[in-house]
Amino acid sequence: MGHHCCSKQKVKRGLWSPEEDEKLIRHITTHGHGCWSSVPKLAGLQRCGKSCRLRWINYLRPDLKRGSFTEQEERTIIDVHRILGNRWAQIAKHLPGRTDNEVKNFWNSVIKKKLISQGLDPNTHNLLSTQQITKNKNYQKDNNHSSSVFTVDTSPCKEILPNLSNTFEFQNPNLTQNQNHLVEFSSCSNSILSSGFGILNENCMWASNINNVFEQSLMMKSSGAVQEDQMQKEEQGVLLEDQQMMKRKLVGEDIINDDQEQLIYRVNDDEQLLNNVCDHQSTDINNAMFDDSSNIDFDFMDSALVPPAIYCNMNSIDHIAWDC
DNA sequence: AAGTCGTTCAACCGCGTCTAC
DNA sequence: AGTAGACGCGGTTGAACGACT
Repeated sequence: MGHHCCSKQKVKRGLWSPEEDEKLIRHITTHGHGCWSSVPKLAGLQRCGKSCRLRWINYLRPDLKRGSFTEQEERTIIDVHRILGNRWAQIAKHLPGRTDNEVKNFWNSVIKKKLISQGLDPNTHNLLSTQQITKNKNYQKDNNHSSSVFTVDTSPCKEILPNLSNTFEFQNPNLTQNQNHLVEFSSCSNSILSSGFGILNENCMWASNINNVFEQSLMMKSSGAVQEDQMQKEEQGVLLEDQQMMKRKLVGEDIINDDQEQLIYRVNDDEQLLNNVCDHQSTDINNAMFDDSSNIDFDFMDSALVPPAIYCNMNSIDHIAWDC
């Protein structure tokens, strides 16, 4: 049974031959694809239009980047996936030259396993639950992997908080002692510290790509049409008023402060924001609140920023987030 | 050398959405 | 407003390949 768009045609299925590729490339480069359902006939192919479209988008179009994913691309995928979930097409838009199919396959074959081996749930990016950990233990046992202790390189924080120790080690209490193999975030492909960080109290730190969260928190609150408009503006380098306001609030003018959480943010590649953070750390940051009149989705901010990657000193905040 | 198993990734399937009529 | 065709997306499948026995 073929697709409804080409059910009357006799269509070939399976892998494409070089001859078929050549026919498709020649047709599209000279005429464009137009209506995909008419492409097979015009290009002289015994294929369904849908199959032609897929072959072109995923394999033949000239702007595709071939070869292995770079570490930066891997970090981007993890960052965006944490926010968007399995929206492969949206994730692929952040990776020029990569297709949704490619990103999806890379996620399923590589990244997913890495996150699991680091004690993270690949769906939620939270730490794995006890049951999941048990499953993971079996996985690790079977596959000779383990990673219950995380060593976090704090060097990116030094300019802000020079008294921080050089590294923190965080152990998931759900994992056993005999699994204490170290995972160094600075050397592994985990996205977290590469893209920014925050600090909760003195000895507890988390990290996230704050820029993505800003963008997504705005989008989550917006209607579809407005989202599209925002994305277009972002692509054009227009920083939306809400985003500017949000960043100001987070980095200097109105930093959240309660007994448990003092949030200080740094955003890579944004010196102004970094300066704001540095300027602000010696000042009093009491009683700041977000109002609800902006377009920022605070529930989303909360879920996107805090739970996925809280790595803390277990002496000060025992067992936080390990079981979430 | 042959067989088995696990992994990767191109391609397919089915469904939801969009658009033109 | 309803319908059909086209498109786009995410999940799944299976061929190809390499590692291992």
